[in-house]
Amino acid sequence: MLDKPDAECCDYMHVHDDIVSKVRCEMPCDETLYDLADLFKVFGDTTRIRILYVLFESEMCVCDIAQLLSMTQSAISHQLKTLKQSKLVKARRDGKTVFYSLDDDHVRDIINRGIEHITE
Amino acid sequence: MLDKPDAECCDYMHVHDDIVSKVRCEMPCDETLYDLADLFKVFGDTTRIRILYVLFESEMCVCDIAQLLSMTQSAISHQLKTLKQSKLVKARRDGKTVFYSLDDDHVRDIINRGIEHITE
DNA sequence: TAGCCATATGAACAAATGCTCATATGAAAG
DNA sequence: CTTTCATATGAGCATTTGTTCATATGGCTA
Repeated sequence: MLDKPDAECCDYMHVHDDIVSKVRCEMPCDETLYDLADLFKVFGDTTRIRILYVLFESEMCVCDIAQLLSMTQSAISHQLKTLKQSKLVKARRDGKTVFYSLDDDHVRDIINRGIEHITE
Repeated sequence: MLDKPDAECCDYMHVHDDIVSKVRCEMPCDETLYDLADLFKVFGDTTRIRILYVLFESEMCVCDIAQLLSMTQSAISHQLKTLKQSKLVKARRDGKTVFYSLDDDHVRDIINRGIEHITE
C-alpha cells in the first residue's frame, strides 16, 4: 500500500495539483459565495419570480399583486418581505397602501439572463 | 353593503384596473416562469455555486472538485447531475475520469450579475 | 377614540431538498 | 474474466421552505 496522506474521498492520485491550488487561490471567500447562493435562492421560487415580473411594468400594491397572481394577501406579503430583505424590491407607503417596485436594474438584468439561458 | 364581484383577498376597491390588465397581458406564460424559477433554484445552493465557481478556472474531474470543496464524492456527483440537467455544466469522459466544465457563458454572466448585486 | 382597511407577522404543517450510506455502473489493467 | 478505481444512483433522514390560518400593527376617517 502506498502512503496517501490526503485520502478522504478517492485516493487523489490523479489530482492536478497545479490547477487545484490555482483555483483555490482565485475562489471568493465562503461568505461571498454563501450570500450569492442566498440571492439566487430568492429568484428560485415561482411566486417570487412572478412577483418580480409583475413589478417589471409598474409599482403595485400588495393587494393588486395578490389579485393578479390569484394568491393570498398573506402569502404575497411574506414573499415581499423576502424580496425586500434581498434588496430586490423596495416599498413606498401612501396612506394605508404600500406600493412595491423593483429596487434596481440588477433584477431585470439577472432575470433577462436567465430567460436567455432557458430559451436558447 | 356594496356589491363586490371579485372580492377574494381584500375588496379590491383600490385596484388600478388599467395597470393590472396591462401587466396581465405582458406576463410570460406560466411555464416560462416556472422554468425560470427552476433555473435560479439551481444557482441557489452554496455547494452548486461553489462547484460552478471552481469550474470558472478550468475543467475538472469529480474527485478534484470533491477535494477542493472538502466534500464527499457522492454529494458532488449528485449536484453535478443537477447542474448538467439544467445545462449549466457539461461532461467529457476520458477513460475512467469524467471532466466537467461550464456549458456556456450564460453561467458566468448570471453569476457575475449576482456578484454585482451583493457587492454594490 | 373607535372602527375599518391594507399590510405584516408568528406558528404550524406539508412539501421539497441536500447529504449520507450502501451499492451499482463502466472503463482500464492485469 | 476478474479486479480496481472513478463515477453514478437509489433510499432514508434531517433540514429548509412556502403556504395557510389567526392575529397584530398602523394609518385613515367618522
